[in-house]
Amino acid sequence: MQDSAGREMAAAAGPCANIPADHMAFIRQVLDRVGDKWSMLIIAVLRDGPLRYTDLQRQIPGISQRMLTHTLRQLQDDGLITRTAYAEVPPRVEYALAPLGRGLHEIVLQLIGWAADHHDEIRTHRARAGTAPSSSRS
Amino acid sequence: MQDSAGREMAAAAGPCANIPADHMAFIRQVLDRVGDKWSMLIIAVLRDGPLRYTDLQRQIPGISQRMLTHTLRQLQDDGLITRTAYAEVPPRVEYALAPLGRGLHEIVLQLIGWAADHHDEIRTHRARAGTAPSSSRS
DNA sequence: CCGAATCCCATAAGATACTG
DNA sequence: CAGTATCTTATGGGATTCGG
Repeated sequence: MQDSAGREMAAAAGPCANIPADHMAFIRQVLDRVGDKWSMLIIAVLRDGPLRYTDLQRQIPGISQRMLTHTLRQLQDDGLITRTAYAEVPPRVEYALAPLGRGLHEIVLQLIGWAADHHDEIRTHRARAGTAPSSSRS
Repeated sequence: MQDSAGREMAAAAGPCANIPADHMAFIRQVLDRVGDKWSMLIIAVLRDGPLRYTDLQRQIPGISQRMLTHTLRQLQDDGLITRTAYAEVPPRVEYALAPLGRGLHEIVLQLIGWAADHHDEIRTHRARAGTAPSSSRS
């Protein structure tokens, strides 16, 4: 690994080591889908069981109907959640985690755990970045 | 699954059971930050060691300079990565995972692993959703 | 030359009034 | 109750340009 162009090699040889170029494509696809602002939150919130549209809206403060509907539809299309509509007089629609979504859910939980453990560190760093003009930032 | 997540797991009684409202706030903040289109990808790609600006651009096909710079700066401000600029004749800037980012990196790896394991299932579902006009969609 | 900022446009997200 | 329509705003991407 230490030849003349050692530094370049690090990037080019063992390169992308665990992330082969052909995997890059669907990693991006999956990350684009589940890694957006709301998908993970919806998946996290669905862990206790099926929820109705309004319940989701209540439990995820700040989401708009537009985004709720949109994200639910995407997750449904991807097979991560299921949608069950009951043709009753007061219309009732329940969303639940599909088996596929349950696997992702565990990872989301870890992410949330990580967020819980480190959010104050992040906040500290973020604050310092704003108040520390000493470094290389204009 | 670690205790960090386990803490949330424990209670499942009422509404918002495992995700107390006060936690919701920073969960959203962290998810907003790392859950965008590129942050995770950058973190994933940095696992092999420091990378230069152009290397990142090469290893993350599709990212624009604008977004690369922007996302790098955010990650840097949050203390997830470090930026080292060498005032050399051919300018060289290296980005590396900071300790904080390394923790997140492991979770990102799991997400990528999950993506690798299930991307074809997702694709199947996605395709079916597109070709199955029979169900409850408009 | 490499790293990054700026301008301009396309698209996605947000708010909310409205409908089946 | 669940979701759509529509308007506005924020964000992302491409090309170009500046700076070291």
